Amino acid sequence: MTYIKHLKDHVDQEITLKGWVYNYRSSGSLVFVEMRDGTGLTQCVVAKDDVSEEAWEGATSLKQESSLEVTGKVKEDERSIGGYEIHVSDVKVVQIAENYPITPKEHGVEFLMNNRHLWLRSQRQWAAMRVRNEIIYAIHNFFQGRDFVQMDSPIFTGNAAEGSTTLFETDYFEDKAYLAQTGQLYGEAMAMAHGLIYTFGPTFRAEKSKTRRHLTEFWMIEPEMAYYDLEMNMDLAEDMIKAIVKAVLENRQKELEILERDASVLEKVVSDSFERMTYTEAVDILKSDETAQMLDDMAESRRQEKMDLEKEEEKIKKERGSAKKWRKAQIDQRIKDISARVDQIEEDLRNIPTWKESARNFEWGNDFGGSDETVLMKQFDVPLIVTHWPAEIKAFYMKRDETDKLALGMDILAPEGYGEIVGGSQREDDLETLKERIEEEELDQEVFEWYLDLRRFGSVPHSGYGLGLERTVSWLCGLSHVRETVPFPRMMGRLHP
RNA sequence: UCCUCGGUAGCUCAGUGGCAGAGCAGUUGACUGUUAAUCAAUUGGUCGUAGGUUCGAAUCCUACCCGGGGAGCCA
Repeated sequence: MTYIKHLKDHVDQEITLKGWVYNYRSSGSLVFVEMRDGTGLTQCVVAKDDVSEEAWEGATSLKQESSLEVTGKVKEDERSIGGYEIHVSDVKVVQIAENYPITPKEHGVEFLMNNRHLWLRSQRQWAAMRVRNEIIYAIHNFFQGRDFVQMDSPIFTGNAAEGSTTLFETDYFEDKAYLAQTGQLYGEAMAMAHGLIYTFGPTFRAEKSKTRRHLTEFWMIEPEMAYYDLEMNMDLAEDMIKAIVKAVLENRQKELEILERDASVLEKVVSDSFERMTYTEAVDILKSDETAQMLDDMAESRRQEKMDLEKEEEKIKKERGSAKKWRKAQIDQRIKDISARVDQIEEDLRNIPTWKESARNFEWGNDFGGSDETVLMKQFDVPLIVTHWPAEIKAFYMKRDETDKLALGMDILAPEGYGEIVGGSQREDDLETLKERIEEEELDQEVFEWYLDLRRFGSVPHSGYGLGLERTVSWLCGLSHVRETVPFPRMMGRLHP
């Protein structure tokens, strides 16, 4: 058995492929089978005269997603997808598929999500999963190469640690258990044993968020490093992100092409230094005249784009009347795209004044809202690291600076509107200070006793962060929604399949 | 929880008070280079659900259900 990925090594040889029908065309005594085998796509050409009667019968009975074995000679051919095609000498049908619901036409999100188990076979989904795999591999490579030990934090936890987010509650032998929203506190314990560790696993949030950036179950990578301060923490995170992007650019070129991802914006992420600024500096940018001007310019260019699109729509609508069938279909598709874009522009135009207001009147001490993040990131094309946050809006375990007002936290915002992909900090390592924080936050000290022990027995400065895997995949693939970055996404209102 | 848009054939949609429609998919047939093949014929309907208004409702009104996008919260 040969895989499609390796066809280039078998030109003019007879090989056997095993896979599925991706698309099917027939033309009298010729049958064209676009075949996929999990490693790629290729076209198989079956000519009636070249095969047995039985094989011909099999070939003509094929339908989309039928499973089959094909034997034939590999030929280079420009006309064929992938540059090679198979001149078939034998076809063995494994199973003739029933009518496959996902046709080569467009479909709505709800339908595709209901058929997620089948949608995974489609090109774009296939490519996204390959990129996800590459990212996972690159992360392990990066940390293992630096002598980090991968360790696992528990998924069942006995208490709702930070208190802020809503957690999933489960019955644990008549006791309450919560699904972990982070493994960080456990990560700190493990770092005190091994120095450098990282966790890689699922986390859960029961927030009723219905946006393109949220899942109820998502994968998080959380390194935790003994004797690391905030600066070292940032350097590590930047190096890690660069290593991930570099690996994807080097090894998943074809997948990025399928996803129509502009690689040049990713190349900049590898070559250029990330932006770094304090929360206070970021607030100054938000409130600046330049930002207000930028938003005005943005509104103006949106209005211009809308006018251009409307002109185009008018023009092709006139053409449609006398157009041939395929052109008509093309026009209909374009009209759909235009109206979707116009809807988006209209929403932007409604939002921009609010964004402007929110940025201009931003008060030091508040957390950034979604629009503030967007406005901020419009000005950068590499990730931005924001540090030194008002302590009140950050978690109790973050160490504070000399002023006691600022938390030594760092958030990394991805460019192109993909939002926060990393959140981290230097941790509070002083026992008494940490006890005070727990009291201030009105948390139950008893459940944190084990955590406080880490400060009683050889406390050291240490830092760590969490990277959201799905948001990273979404960003690198240029996807508009995290639901396409994991095989079976779990989100509000979606538990099946 | 709130704001906003939507639910019509297997799929994507048109239809805004007067006979339930198109393209694709399916089925049957034609075609030796197709690329979402093409061409001809053809099957397919609980118009989200329940009430109401009307001579007449997919269309108007009310409530509810489901989904998309967003806010809050976050990775």
